[in-house]
Amino acid sequence: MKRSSEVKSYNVVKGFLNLTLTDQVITTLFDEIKRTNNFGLKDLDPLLPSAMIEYSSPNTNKPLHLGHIRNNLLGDSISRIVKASGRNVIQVQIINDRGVHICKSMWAWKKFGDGETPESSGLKGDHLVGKYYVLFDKEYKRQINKSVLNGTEQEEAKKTVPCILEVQKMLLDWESGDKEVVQLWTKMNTWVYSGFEKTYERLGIVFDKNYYESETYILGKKDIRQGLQNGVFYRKPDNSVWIDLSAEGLDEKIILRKDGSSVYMTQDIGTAIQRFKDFEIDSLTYVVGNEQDYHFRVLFLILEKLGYSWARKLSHLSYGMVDLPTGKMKSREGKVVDADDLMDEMELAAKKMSIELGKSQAFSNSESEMLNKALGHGALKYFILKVDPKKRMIFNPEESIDFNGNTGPFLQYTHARISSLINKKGSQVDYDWDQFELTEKERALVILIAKFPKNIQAAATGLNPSIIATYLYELAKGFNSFYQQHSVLNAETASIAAFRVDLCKEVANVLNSGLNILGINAPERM
RNA sequence: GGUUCCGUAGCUCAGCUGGAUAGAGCAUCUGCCUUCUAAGCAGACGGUCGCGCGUUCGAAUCGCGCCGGAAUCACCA
Repeated sequence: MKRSSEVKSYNVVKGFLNLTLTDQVITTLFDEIKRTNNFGLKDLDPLLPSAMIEYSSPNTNKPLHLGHIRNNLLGDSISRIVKASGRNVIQVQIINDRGVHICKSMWAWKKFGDGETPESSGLKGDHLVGKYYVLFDKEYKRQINKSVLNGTEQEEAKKTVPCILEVQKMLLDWESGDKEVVQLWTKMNTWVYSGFEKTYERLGIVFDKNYYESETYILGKKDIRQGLQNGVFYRKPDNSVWIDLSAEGLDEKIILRKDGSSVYMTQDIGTAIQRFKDFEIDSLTYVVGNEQDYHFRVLFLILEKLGYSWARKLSHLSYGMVDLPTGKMKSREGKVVDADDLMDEMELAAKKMSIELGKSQAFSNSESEMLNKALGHGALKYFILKVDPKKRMIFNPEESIDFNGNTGPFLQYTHARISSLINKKGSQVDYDWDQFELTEKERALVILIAKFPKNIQAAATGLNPSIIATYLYELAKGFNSFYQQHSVLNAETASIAAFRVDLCKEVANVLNSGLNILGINAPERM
């Protein structure tokens, strides 16, 4: 063992054999890192099939809230992770623009709106429509209470109160193409889309294709018919169509109502099949909350039974809800952390912080504004993404999101310090590995950098951006510890200085790439 | 009731393909800015890893049983 060229020394502690690698192993590793462009990121491989990722999938009756932010950030980040592993990614959302929920907003707008528009009110379109959704709920509750006072049972009242009946009529009118209803529906949806667009833009989120439920809800019926012929499904005496999954440990599930109309599952079957026709993809990942775990288990099983070879390549990135200390967020009751408000607050917090630290004078107004965005959003995104997606999060609006410690701005700060250091360096000399020995911290850093690709791989297969977040934090910690102890530009010799500059560069590269994968900007100065 | 997920320091979280004295951040306390950005670094304090049994040389990690929390088991989406 002593003769091995890779082991410098060893010792034995409590039955553990500890080997210390020779500098040569480390320097070889570092040479390779240096040689590789965009270390850790694979170039797009045109031979690999594309991956489709569905996320966001909002309803068009209310603005986005913190729960949507988690969904969007996970979807966006996992898309970037899969891209970094060399595959083309097609990002899609399905917009739930059809159904009673939007009719509720429409009904309330007709009743109370008095022609209000985003222009006349100065409200962002999605917020305006959301306002009427809340108004509907108030009126609905008022009518239920009134009905109960008149002696109707609560459950009965919920179904028979005038406003809900009118809403249901609206949905039927919409389905039959009633001109006036469709016009209103189009108008209000357009408001919502323009609002969503702004929020997505702020979040830095893009889609390659939008699917609209108003178009996809008719899909699937044809496939059900085929499944009936193949014996995958069966028909009950009342004419409804079912699948029996009891052999798989699940229940029977309805696929078509007795009147032949679709349920959620029907259109999801049809939409999945449609997507594999629309694009040359070999996998499809749904970013949807864990409340739908059961639904996706059933969906994937059905598609497999229908004989689609790609059914095994479907996956569900199931994430936990974001709840408030008081419980679930409820748009209807206005108990939500609004996405736009939260981003405003984060930008403001970043601004306060930089003024407090006396850093704001160094920047022009427009620079400051960009920085506040980068840092505020960085804090928010990292806060969300560092947590294992599976876990339920409780967000307390009273406690602001941190900018110190294990946070986005800490990683951004580390990157900015390195960037400014590199900008200060003079001419660089060549160095030879035999001119100096590596220190403990330097060795540790090289090893940390080298772990980047494996972490990307793990994050991609596990559909888990938090792996990247945790890794970047360790790297930044490792760097700061090194940086505190070692002089870079004024190192003992010019060779050492040159090596350390290179080392810093590689750390900055990985931080930059890694933050990028999380959708976070890495400014050069802050 | 069935199924799935979660339970680690006061709080927020890593660690979970079994391995050394269980790690970070926040909060509290102590040091470090006349040299590369102190949004940083070094340190102190703080833990029956929900409880019990089992498998194993060895369990936060695997299995079983409890307890606590969440979700789901809709002809809602």
